[in-house]
Amino acid sequence: MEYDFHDVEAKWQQYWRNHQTYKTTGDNNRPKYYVLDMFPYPSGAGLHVGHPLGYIASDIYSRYKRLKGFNVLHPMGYDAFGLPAEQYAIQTGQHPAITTEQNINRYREQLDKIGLSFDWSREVRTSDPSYYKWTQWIFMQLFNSWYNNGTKKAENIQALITLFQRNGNSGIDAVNNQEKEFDAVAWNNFNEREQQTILLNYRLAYLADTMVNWCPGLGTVLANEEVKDGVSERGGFPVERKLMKQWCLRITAYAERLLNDLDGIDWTESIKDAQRNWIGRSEGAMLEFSPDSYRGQKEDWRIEVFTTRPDTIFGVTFLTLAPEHELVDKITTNDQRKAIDEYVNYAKNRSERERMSEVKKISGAFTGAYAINPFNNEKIPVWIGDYVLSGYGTGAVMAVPAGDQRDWDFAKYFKLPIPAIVKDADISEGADATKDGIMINSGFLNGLTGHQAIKAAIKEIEKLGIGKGKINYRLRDAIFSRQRYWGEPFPVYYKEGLPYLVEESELPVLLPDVDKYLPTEDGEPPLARAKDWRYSPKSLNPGPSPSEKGVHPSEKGGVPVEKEEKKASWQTANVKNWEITKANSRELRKIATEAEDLLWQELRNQKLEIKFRRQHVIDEFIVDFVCLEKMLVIEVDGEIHNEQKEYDEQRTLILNENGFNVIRFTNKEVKENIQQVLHTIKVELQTRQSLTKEPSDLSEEIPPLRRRGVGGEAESYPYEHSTMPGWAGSSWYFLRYMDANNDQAFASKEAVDYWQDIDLYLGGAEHATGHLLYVRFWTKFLFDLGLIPKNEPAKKLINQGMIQGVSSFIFRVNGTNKYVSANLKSNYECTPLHVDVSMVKNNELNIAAIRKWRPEYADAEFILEDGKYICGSEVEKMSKSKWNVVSPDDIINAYGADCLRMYEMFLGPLEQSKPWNTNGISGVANFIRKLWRLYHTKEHQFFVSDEAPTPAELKVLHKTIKKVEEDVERFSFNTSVSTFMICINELTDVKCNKRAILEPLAIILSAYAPHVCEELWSLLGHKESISKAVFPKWNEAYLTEDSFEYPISINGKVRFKLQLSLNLTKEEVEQTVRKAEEMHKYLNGDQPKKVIVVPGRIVNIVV
RNA sequence: GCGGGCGUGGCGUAAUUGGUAGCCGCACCAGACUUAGGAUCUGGCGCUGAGAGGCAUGGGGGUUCGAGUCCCUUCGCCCGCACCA
Repeated sequence: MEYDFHDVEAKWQQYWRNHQTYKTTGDNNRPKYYVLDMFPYPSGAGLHVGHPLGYIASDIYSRYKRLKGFNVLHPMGYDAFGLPAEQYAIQTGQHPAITTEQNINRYREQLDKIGLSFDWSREVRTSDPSYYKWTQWIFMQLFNSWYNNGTKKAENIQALITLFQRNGNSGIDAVNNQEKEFDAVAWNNFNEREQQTILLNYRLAYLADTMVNWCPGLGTVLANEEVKDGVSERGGFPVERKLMKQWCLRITAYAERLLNDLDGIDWTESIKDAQRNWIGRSEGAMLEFSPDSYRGQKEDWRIEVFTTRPDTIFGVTFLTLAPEHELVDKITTNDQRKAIDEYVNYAKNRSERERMSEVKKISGAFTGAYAINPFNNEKIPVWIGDYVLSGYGTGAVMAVPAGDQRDWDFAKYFKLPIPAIVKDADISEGADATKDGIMINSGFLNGLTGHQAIKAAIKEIEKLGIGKGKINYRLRDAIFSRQRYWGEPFPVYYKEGLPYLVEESELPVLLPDVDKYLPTEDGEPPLARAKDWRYSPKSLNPGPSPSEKGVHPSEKGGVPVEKEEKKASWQTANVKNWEITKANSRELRKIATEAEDLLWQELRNQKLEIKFRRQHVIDEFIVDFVCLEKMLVIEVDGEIHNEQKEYDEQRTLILNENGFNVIRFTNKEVKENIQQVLHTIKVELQTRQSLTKEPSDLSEEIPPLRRRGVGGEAESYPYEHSTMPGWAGSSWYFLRYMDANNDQAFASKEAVDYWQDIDLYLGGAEHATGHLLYVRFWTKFLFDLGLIPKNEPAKKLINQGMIQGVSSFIFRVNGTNKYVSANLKSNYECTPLHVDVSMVKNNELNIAAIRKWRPEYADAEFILEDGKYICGSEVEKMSKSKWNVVSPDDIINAYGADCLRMYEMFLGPLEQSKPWNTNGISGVANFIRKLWRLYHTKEHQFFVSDEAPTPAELKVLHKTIKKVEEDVERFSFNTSVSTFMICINELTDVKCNKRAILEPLAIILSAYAPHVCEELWSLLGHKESISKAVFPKWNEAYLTEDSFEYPISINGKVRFKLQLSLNLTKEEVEQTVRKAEEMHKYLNGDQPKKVIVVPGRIVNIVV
């Protein structure tokens, strides 16, 4: 029997599964190595041969590293939230979870067949509640953090609140969008609403009115990178700009670090450059223009601009504001009002797409207002124009027509002056943006070069107090909400319009069921359809029923899990709430009623030996007075408390159950009969036993109250109805794999400390400014919180190239049912039509097959050339609609997984894009057959000899080990496949069947062709998987040569060769070559002018 | 416009520090074996030329004893960003 890959591959895949061969454990003395593939979105189309390219490469590398003694983490999972499953749900009503599950199963089946060594026990799915619980948790940390520019890291929002309480917000160097300043007194006087609103301007996750890419076709907003040429990347629907309240993540806080840290990671220059470009750092100055002279006057308005060319200020002849600029309305004069309104309206109604396609179209309007150029005190007009973007810088520019092409175009169009500011610069046909010229007409800057003038100008700007040097970034904060169903719900609810986090113990906030996956009639996201989907804060919720206790929401109906940590997380949540509640209690103290004040005075005057506290926080409640030692609560109620009655009763009940006694008095009782009230209190104090110790101060010491409650509509709050974008889950999944089944944390500290970061990350370059930027952002954030040890996710990144498809076309003669062969098509007017590539071989169409393929071809006429129908062909993206998809399943069925693996590697360099061509695969198939034969007799019996190998055989083996090792280390997988082929050819030539050669050979090849090597390994008598073997070391001794056939070149052209000993010195080689017979022919009796000897390489003779 | 990458036989590619251009494979050609096969084995295969030789790494120029590799210039293709002040 020849090698039967069907049985062998199935057998070993089963073995690996049964023995959990590739399961990774963390506690290991071996050095760690983390190899990660970008996880796929499980689409309905399944895998085509392009998808596994990266997986195969990373698998080879993982297997190689294991053989080299590393503890390798090589996991896989699914980026399972996403639009296609949801679009399918909209069309069919099928829950996206079902679609997703089916697709995942199909993916898994296909992946398994390739023989990839993933540790599936660590699989993650971003759509799984046990996973997105932690995505929500990280969001909560973002919400609870601000960015301190002083320490250059994210810090807890509590620290900021403390600063506000002490000093207000001036002097705090935070990344924020808070405009107004306030002092400590003002802060402490703000009500909660005001405080929370301000805090939102500092939080790293915040809610803001944002200009977004609204896609009506998809009913959602899209990120910039999800929009291509004015239409949505998915689905190709038009996209428009719209102002909407959205969750945003303050990624701009990290702009500088995201930029600088690129230098320390081994990623391709193109990705790093794409990120640098996206972050878009530019150095310049921020300065103000106002209608009056600056020296000491108070202006009515100021226009702030950002410029990278402060040196050109003397050339400023007008200002341009974006049409959306907030000052437009204010500064517009009555004469110009109409023109401005019309223009603003015009600009608003132009879609993104129009703006893109009309890049060079110049438009704008004059506001009627003038500002003063602070450097030369000239009066300059203020215009608006949509070439100025509202989102960048300040949304206003100082226009220097001589130095900036856009300003030049605008000036030319509206006939504004274009004064020269650089000596000898020709600005008649366009601006001169270089900085090398000498400044003229520029006051104190005259005579300087642009470079020098920039520094001088900034100095002057700062001296005048009208601005300062500034670094600006193009990067914008990331919009983090999507009006979609199939994504992570936010752990957020709204109370009086303000967002609050749910308690940590209530995570995950599960995705509710909805009747339809469409927006509601009034344009609310699909989650608004969910019935009774509201948040009831813990204090009003019944405690967990015993049956539910300890059952993870994702495991309902499954096996209950013991959770001791429950209490700990409760306390964390309470501490956070306590801060807020405490703030409230302070407020309440200030607005105390007369009766409360009276009672407070009396309680103090009574000199009771027991301490009372006023407006004190107990868990989430604020009680009027409390004696903690006796656990006695005193409430003073107003006359009208009907609305509050139920709540108060409920509260009393909970407090009672937790050991507090609650006594109530009305305001009237206190005011009219204070003695009676005090008496009642004293009696109560005497009858109650003291606690053994008084809680020293804070209510954290009070254990969380046990709850019961009534629930009810009045005390529940609406959840956030948006969901998170697709990149939320993928921004931290690499961490989850480190400890994928942990339900107490996103990953344990031990796990993150052991695995640290990704050593090798493989994936497509299309994620350059999306996923790869966000994952760096979240990594840095979690690092700031001290939760992980590294501030970059991946040390090394490789982008595998795309495998394109080769589409085949037939040519229909227009208006007929005739199809003409490719080389005859110029004789006809015809239309190319895609045909399924499986019906085409070497461009020849299988006519019988196409007649069966579709009815319209059944009795079509095919116009042949030389008896054949030749198809046209073109390289295109592999896609179902182009009928050019090649499935790995088909290849594996025909040639086996090992063959597919090696062939995909053999196609060319990993990073290069290339078209798939099944034709070449027979070379690799032959290779595997030849390999098998080395270990077998002609009669197909397994046989290896225990004889000692010859030096020639050892040389073949060791040069192969050396070359393969070098190749794998530099990710040159295509060349190592060639090396294996050479090795097998050479061993076949010498009919080598020595165990001493074939055994190590199986090991090094096993990374590439694991199935056949496992089989050979077991035939060689080994009981354990070959993946547990040790990569052989190559030995220089077997490789050294004692002589070398020198190529002898004359004037750089090789003319003949000489076999010479490698022990000869340079001089000896030169002498031998000079004397060589062949030399006469080239010398014509002369002596060579020069002889260059490169030992072991070449000899060059100059004549 | 800016940034990144690429250009080598009929095709996919190789040449790791400047040192024999075309390894390995596909396709093709010739042959062997043979109950003819999409099997296996042997040989050939950059272009040109009968041959010696000449010409060849998109084009042109340069550095060097020697350039696919380094420098300048130019053309073509692919990818990313793009009115970013």
